[in-house]
Parts: sequence; C-alpha cells; structure tokens
Amino acid sequence: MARKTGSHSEITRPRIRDAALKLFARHGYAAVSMRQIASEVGIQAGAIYLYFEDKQALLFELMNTHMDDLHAAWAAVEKPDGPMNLLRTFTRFHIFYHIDRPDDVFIAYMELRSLEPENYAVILEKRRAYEQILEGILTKGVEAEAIELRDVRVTTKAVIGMLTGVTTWFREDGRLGRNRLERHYWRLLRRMLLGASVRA
Amino acid sequence: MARKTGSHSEITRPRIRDAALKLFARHGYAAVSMRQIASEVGIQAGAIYLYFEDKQALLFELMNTHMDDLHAAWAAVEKPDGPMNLLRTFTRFHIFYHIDRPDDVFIAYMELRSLEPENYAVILEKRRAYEQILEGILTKGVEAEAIELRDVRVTTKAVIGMLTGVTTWFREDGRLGRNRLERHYWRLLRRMLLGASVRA
DNA sequence: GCTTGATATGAACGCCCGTTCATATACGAT
DNA sequence: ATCGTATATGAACGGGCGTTCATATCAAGC
Repeated sequence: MARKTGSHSEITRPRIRDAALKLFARHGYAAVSMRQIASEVGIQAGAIYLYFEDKQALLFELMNTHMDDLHAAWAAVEKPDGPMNLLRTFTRFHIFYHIDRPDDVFIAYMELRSLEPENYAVILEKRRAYEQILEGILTKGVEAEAIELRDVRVTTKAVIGMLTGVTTWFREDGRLGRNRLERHYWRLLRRMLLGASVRA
Repeated sequence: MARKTGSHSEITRPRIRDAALKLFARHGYAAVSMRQIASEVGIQAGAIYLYFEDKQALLFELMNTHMDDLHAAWAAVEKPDGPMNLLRTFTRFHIFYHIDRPDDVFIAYMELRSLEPENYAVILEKRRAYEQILEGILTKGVEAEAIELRDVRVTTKAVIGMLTGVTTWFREDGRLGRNRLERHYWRLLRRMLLGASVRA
C-alpha cells in the first residue's frame, strides 16, 4: 500500500454512496445515470468503477446495508417484558427509524424491481425476516392473551402497511411532531389489537 | 373521414395503453422504451406517436384515467346511511377496486415522480380528493359520535396506508380469499376507530 | 529523489434512447 | 376505378447510456 489508508478511497466511496442514495430516491434507479452520480460527487463517471463493480452493485449495496442496519438497530434496542410493551417498543422503533431515513426507505420499497434476481432474493429475505419480528411479537401477544385477533399473518401485513405508510407523508416540520405522531399511531394500534374481552 | 371509424385506431390505441400499463408496472416508466411498448403491440415505435404526443403523455393518460375511473366508481356506489355503514362500504370498495387493478394502482403510487410538474399537480390533486372522501367519512363519524379519535387527518393517513398496503402483498390465489380479507381488515378497522365509550 | 501503486481522468466503444419524417399501404367514399 | 386519408413503416437524427482502458497524477515508502 503506497497511499495512507483513508486518504481518498475512504472519502470518495461514501460520497458516491450518498450521491447515489439521494439521486436514486429522487428520480429512480433507471432514470439516474452514472454520469449524474459522478457529477454530484465531483468526479468522472469512470472513477465510480474503482469502488463499485457496476450500477447494479451500487444499488444493491444501498439496499443491502439499509436492511442490515435496520436489523442491527433493532437488535440493539432494549426489549421490555410483556407483549404489549414490546409491541409499543417496536412501533416506536419502526416509526422513528423510518422517518429518519426517508431516502433509504424509499429506495428499499421502490427499487425492488430494479434488482437482478439474485440480489432481489437477498433483499426480499431480509425484509421477510424484519416483518417476521412483528409477526413474532403478535403471536406471543395472542398466546399470552394480551392481544386478540383472528389471523396473525394478515394483521402483520396490515400493521406494517399502516406503520410504513408514515414515511410517504410525514414531514419533520409539519403540523405534527414525531412524538405526537408516534403516540397517535400507538393509540390506534392498541385499540386495533386489544379484543373487547381484554379491554374490559 | 375515409376509414370506417374503429377499424384500426380504436383497436391499436387501447392496445398501446395496455402494453404500456403492463410494462410500466413491471419495470418502471424510465426503464421501459417506446420500442418495447411497440414490440409488445406488434407495431413500430413511430406508430405510437399517432396516438400519443410523447412518452410522458402516455404515462399521464394511464394515471389520469385511473384516478378518474376511481372517482367515478366510488360515485356509482350506493351509499348506506350511518357513518359506520358508510365506512364499511368505503373499505370494501377501496380494497376490491385496488386488488382488481394491481398495475394501475402500482403505477399511480410509484410513478408520481416520473410526471412533469403540471401533470404531477393534476394527479396529486385527484389523489388528495380521494383521500378527502375517507377523511369526510371519519369526520362525520366523529361528529355523530359513532367514531372516537383524536386526529382525523392522521387517522385518515393511517387507514389509507393500511388499506392500500393490501395491493403490495395480496394474491388472488393465495391462502385468503378477497372476502375473508375484506372482513378481516374491517374487523381491525372497526376496533381501531370505535372508542371504548362507544364500544361499551 | 526515485519508485510504486492507489486514485483519477477523459476519450472511446457499441448500443439504445425518444422522436421525426418521407414514404408506403390499404380502405371508405365518390 | 380513383381518390383521399387514416394508419403504419423503417430509416434517420442527435444524444445519452453503461462500461472500458490507456494514460496521468500524486502521495507514501525506500
């Protein structure tokens, strides 16, 4: 190694990542050219290939690290006892994590179809595993009779849809703060999952 | 007019529409070429321009007629008395209408960013008007004390997110039929919106 | 100060893009 | 039978695409 580690490589690479993240989220993978990404970083298009094999690898890295970070972040969260407490924790985690990373989330949901089959399978599996976390919480809740519902699988989808939808409209500077938002969603969720018998 | 009306024009035009709808939904607007669309129809790319001004006009027509059809379909639905009955009707309508037109819905949600500013404004307004229908129902429900909730706007977003999410995972040949699906979502929704006081 | 290798350039490659246009075809009207 | 026109072709336009590569630059190690 001739150059001091971290002189350029460790600066340019993440800058390419960030530029791609922003542009893919804004205009879509197919609509963004390597030259646009390079221009955003202030380099020539050819230089990108020193850090990424091709355009597809760039997209895959964005989506894959997003999913890995998501799992890692959840793993690092302190888990309280009791299904409802755990569900509340998950709700808060999901909402906050997602509204903090709008570009990553947007890409992760919109560009699945731009992935080549192998990469697609990898991302889909990690997404499935993430939804499995929620499904597991709901299942435990039902077993402990803290939650009452007919079909855990469908309910999981409904809850994920409701929670993830937040990213499509929430603006940090909007009428509602993130804490009030989270409390509101939790209130809805709790009502939705508590059966009449449990509630009484 | 020299040619019998409806000889070719009225056949080719919708065929182009259908091909574009399918391909845009599958691969995304930016990733689909006019030549691919033409090939799907069995014509040359140049012929598309006899029916659509350009590629953007093709996308806009798909999204715009989708939104118009959606509004027209809701307008044609018989509306029952009472906020909860009306909400049930809306829920059923929304779910069924959306799972019956996966491609239209997918495009309407994914390709907003591919619209030029003027077209974007048109579609966004029609979408807003549609969500306004649900918001209106919830508002009436709150006023009639049939529904109990703190923030109609946020709740509208939550419900729309939950309902629309169905289109991302529902498969007609899956474990759950459309009717059981709709009943399940309705059960969740009803619980979510009925306050404890109303429920008791 | 020279060598070496990591980092970057910029031109080039072949290809496909959206769109236009001169031309051909085929059918209804006369 | 001829004309007029709606419908379609296929070649062409300028341009941008993803990617490659010979070449340049420049900092670190000797």
